[in-house]
Amino acid sequence: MVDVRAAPGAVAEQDPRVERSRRVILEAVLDELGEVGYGALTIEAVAARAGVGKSTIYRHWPGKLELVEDAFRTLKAPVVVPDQGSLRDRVVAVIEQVACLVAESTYSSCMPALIDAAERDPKVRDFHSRFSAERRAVLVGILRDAVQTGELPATADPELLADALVGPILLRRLMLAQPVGPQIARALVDQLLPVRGDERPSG
Amino acid sequence: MVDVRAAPGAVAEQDPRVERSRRVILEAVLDELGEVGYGALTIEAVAARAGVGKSTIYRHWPGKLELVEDAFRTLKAPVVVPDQGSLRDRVVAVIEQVACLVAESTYSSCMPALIDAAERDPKVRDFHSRFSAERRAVLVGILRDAVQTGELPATADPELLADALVGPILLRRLMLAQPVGPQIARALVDQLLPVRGDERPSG
DNA sequence: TCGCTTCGAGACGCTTACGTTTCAAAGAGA
DNA sequence: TCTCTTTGAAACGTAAGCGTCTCGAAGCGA
Repeated sequence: MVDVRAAPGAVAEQDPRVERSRRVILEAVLDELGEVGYGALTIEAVAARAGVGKSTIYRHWPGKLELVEDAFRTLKAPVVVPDQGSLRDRVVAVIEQVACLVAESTYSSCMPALIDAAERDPKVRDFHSRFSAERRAVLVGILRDAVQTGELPATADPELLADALVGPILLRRLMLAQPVGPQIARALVDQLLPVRGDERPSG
Repeated sequence: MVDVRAAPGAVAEQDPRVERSRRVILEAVLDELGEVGYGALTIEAVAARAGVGKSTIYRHWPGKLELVEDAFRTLKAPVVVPDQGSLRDRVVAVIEQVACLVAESTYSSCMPALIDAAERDPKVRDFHSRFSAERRAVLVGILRDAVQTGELPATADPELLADALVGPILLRRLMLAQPVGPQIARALVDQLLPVRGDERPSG
């Protein structure tokens, strides 16, 4: 047993075998979630897919819920904001990233399972809404700044506008089973972003 | 609470016991789907909830998938378009109905299960996208007419605009776990619908 | 009333997954 | 090298759900 008290604040030195086990197991969980969803996920299937013994899983997690929570926590969906360019260009860049993420990524394939799990368990719901809000905040921030600088009219509601820019992507992915590509970003911005005279879309 | 369940189909000359069994079973399936989702749904639980023998279920459906498909098919989510009023008023009315539906209804509570099931099975996916498209078509129709009559500018894309009006409602319901009320309808319309001079929102 | 159908209940053998336990092998680290 | 930890595999008893079957009760309609 590693003495955890030895180095307060620092991450305790870990046996590399533990880290390796964690990694392959959590990867297997995400794969499994994408394939069978949350309700049908079993520990045995995860163990088989990860190529580890069941006991290794039960050594590190008390049960399915905690395992899935941990797996979701490893999901990353970073959105980078270009620090220069017009308002329009920056928004397009962000929406393009979101579209690509929703179109194809580990996150994308887990999205239905995540939505389903969030509906059943408060802890997953909490994680999921925070996770989504992170990405939303980036876009809201850009739009809010634009209102302050006058690039957008004062009547613009940054949050509603952000949701209107991203919502259609989710709608098409989750409800209409339509493919979404990055090209939707420009279409959305052209259609929804209020323009101020000289800022009209170039083509 | 919007009643979203179908009226009994009134199929001709059947033993009323059969019809009654179908009804209570399919209702139980929808309840069960709302509670545990698709992956964790079991025939035994459905039978118990419906107060019916397992054998009665297996008499009428070959398995879980067909049972769930049939249950989904009983979902109704009608959207009524007021035949008069301004473009703005008609769109607000439709969005309000969508918001209420998404906020609370049998459909709403089954939505995560539906999304999850659609991801796993092509038949459910097909049903779900058609089902969603029906509602979308209503809104697209209104907007398309408005473009033709000149109430909306020719640059307006009816499909994208419809998705932008409805998308935020889904986004908040499914990703952000935020409550959505009918008042979002007017906010969305005011924010997104291009206005032509005298059609400015009244307040 | 009476024959026919559908019903609920529950037993059935079977399969899958649960969560625990044991144990020998292999890796880590000193 | 040598000790300690972690591992994968497998067996364990238990529980739940599968899909099938039988049977007596009850509802149906003529």
